[in-house]
Amino acid sequence: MEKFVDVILPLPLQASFTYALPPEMDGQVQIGCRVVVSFGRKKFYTGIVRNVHYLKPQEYEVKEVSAVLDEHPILVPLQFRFWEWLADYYLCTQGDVYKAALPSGLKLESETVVEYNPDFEAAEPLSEREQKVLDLLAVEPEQTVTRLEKESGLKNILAVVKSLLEKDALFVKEELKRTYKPKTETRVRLTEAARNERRLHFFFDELQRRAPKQLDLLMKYIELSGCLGGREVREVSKAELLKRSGATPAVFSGLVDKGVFEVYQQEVGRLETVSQAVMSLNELNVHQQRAFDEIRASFRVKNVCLLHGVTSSGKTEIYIHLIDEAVRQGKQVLYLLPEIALTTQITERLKRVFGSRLGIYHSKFPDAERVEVWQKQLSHEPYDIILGVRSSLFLPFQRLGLVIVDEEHENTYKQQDPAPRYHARNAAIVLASMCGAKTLLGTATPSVESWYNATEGGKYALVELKERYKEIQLPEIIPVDIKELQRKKRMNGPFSPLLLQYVREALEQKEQVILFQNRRGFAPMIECHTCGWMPKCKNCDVSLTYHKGLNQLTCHYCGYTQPVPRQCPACEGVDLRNRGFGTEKIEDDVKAIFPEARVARMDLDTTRTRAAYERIIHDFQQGRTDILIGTQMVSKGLDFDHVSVVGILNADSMMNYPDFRAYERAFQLMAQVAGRAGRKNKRGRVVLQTKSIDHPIISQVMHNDFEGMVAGQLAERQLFRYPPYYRLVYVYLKHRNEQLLDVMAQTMAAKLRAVFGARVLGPDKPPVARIQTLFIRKIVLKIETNAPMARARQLLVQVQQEMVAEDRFKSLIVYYDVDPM
DNA sequence: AGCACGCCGACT
DNA sequence: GTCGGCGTGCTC
Repeated sequence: MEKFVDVILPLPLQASFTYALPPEMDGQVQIGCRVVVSFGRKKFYTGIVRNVHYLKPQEYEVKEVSAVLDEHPILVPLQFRFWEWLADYYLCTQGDVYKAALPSGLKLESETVVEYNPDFEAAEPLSEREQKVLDLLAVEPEQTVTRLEKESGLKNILAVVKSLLEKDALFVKEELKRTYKPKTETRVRLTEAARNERRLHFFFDELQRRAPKQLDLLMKYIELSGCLGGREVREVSKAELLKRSGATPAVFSGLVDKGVFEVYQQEVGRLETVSQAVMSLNELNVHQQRAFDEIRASFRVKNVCLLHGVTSSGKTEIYIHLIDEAVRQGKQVLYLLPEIALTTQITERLKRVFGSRLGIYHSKFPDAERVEVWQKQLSHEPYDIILGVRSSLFLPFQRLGLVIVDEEHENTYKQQDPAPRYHARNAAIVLASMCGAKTLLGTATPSVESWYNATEGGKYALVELKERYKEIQLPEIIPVDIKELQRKKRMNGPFSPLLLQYVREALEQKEQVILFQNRRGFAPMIECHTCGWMPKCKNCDVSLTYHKGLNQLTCHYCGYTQPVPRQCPACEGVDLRNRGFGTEKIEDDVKAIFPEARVARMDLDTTRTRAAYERIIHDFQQGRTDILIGTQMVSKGLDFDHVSVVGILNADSMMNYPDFRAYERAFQLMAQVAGRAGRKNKRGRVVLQTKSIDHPIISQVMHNDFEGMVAGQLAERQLFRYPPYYRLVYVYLKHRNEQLLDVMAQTMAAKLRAVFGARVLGPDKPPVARIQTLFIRKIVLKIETNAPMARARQLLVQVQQEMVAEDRFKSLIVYYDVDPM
């Protein structure tokens, strides 16, 4: 009977598409395999088989699958459930999820390679265009479709390729096999004969007299492989042996000819494998041990546990013990880190403990390596532990037992722009529960949401670790009122006299300094230079952003706008200016004040490449830098030993960020940055410069009063209807005609109000109100967290459909951001 | 998304 | 009279 497959395509389309399976492909295809299909008149895509069945669609003609790319599924069944949940919850299509999930090496589109069929004989005359393509393929039998398009100069190339495919003149090449030719290397070992110790001693004597260089080489091999120690023999590559011994290939072949060495080929991964002796675990101190025990106990009753551990309390060590335990039970572990924190410090530590059982999945690695990790996860011996960024959630896991989300509060876990706009921490919890696994969230400064879930909400268990490792004292935090100093003209650029004094002292004592400035470049806000006043929105209690072009102030939230005032309403000063010093400017100032100091800057500009990023960290760690100036980057996952002074140059820039999370984030950032200060025997000092010295957050940071901060925030969030009490959904509307868009946005908001009532805010102009030719409007939905979300989603989609059903609103583009950041 | 089809303005 | 603008609808 004729078989059909339903295919997910990498497109933002709701439906899956059905293709017929040609008889010769029957039996090869399973759910989760990739297939190449023609879609529309021109395009070929790699699709994922979602379903195999015998139901011939009646309403339309089906096309045939062009090629099957996998013998075995590249997705495990559970992943489809995960994809479905993600698409459903974050209101996007499965195609969107597919695009985010697979490394690009696994989803080539018109990069699909076609191959010339040498046995092809034309039954009928070919068109000129077809002949041209065949001529090109005769010269080079395998080419990508895009390449053919370029070379031929033909416009509608895929149609030609398609008709040639139908005539069997071409094949679609199985991309998988071409790309993943495993890498091999030449390795050396002793021959069977030489492995006999008596024979080996005979060779020693022989070589000592006649070939000392060969003897040296042999000794080096024995050292590297450890083959005489009675321990396990380490495999040695020829390249490594020659490099380490300094011997020439001629000396090497001498030993091969004498029957001492033999060479063999070994498959190696592109990812470097660590085969050195694996280090044993560090013992946990008494506090860590208590936390460890509490976490394990909590997993018996809850699926998620929040570990709140102050900076330098040794959370990583606890993770390592939990990972070790899970692995011993035959489970897999996923260790998630925010992009920026995936530094060598943590990867090296884990590599030393877990060696080749650890796989790393990082977007800065070449795609081939990501594909290789993927394939390995499908194999019979997958990595036990994956250390990765948010996209590693999509890797196939066969027996996931534990997920660790480190730096749980980091907002980079939320994917911003292309859909799926998912939150990796929350998605991780869902994935884990689908797998029957546990999730550990770790951080020094929990997000308000997670804290709520671990306390009032009761969803998570809470484990606290308040003691710092090795009894390093928490730093002394000294607030400095720069508003007052500015008035008295005692500021030296962005620095207060106190900060300069401390920096000078640190430099004299050969200690290091970190200067933290929230954002690079100009911040789009204005402030009164005299009193520090910043314009705020009447409705939303957030600072207004400054739009230079329009000379207007806008609210990020409700879209409220007002012109830039000429005079400060607080002090009547007229010196209103763009707020903020960029890190570059600070670097210049520091160099002018401390010409003898070695200064480095760490921000987006100076860390474009992974290497540059690591070099800055390494130099600082090695003491080759005295003063490090940086943005949030300096606060992430780094441990430095010789920092005695940290300067927070302008706390206000964080507090006034136009966002309901600004307060929370400011606290997190300041706490994290402050945590960088402190050495084994000396208490670190943090100079906290601010214009709002009386703001409660300053005292909360000073006293490390996390709970005070959260309590205040929770009260405010409840009052103003924000997470964790309410779930936010942003509805974005796009259209090229602004007037029409406004009408559509009003109409849609009205329709939504009919269903959701006062939970609907807007429509408003978002801060970026136009992208290219499209204008944008935003409607905000605030839904009680305990309301049935499935129903809300259903209603949303229904309203969207009603809208598009009206013919004047046909071309409206709608997309969603669920749980926005 | 991406592409073809189709209906209105400035050009050989 | 055509070339080409982008609005609209479809893709298994």
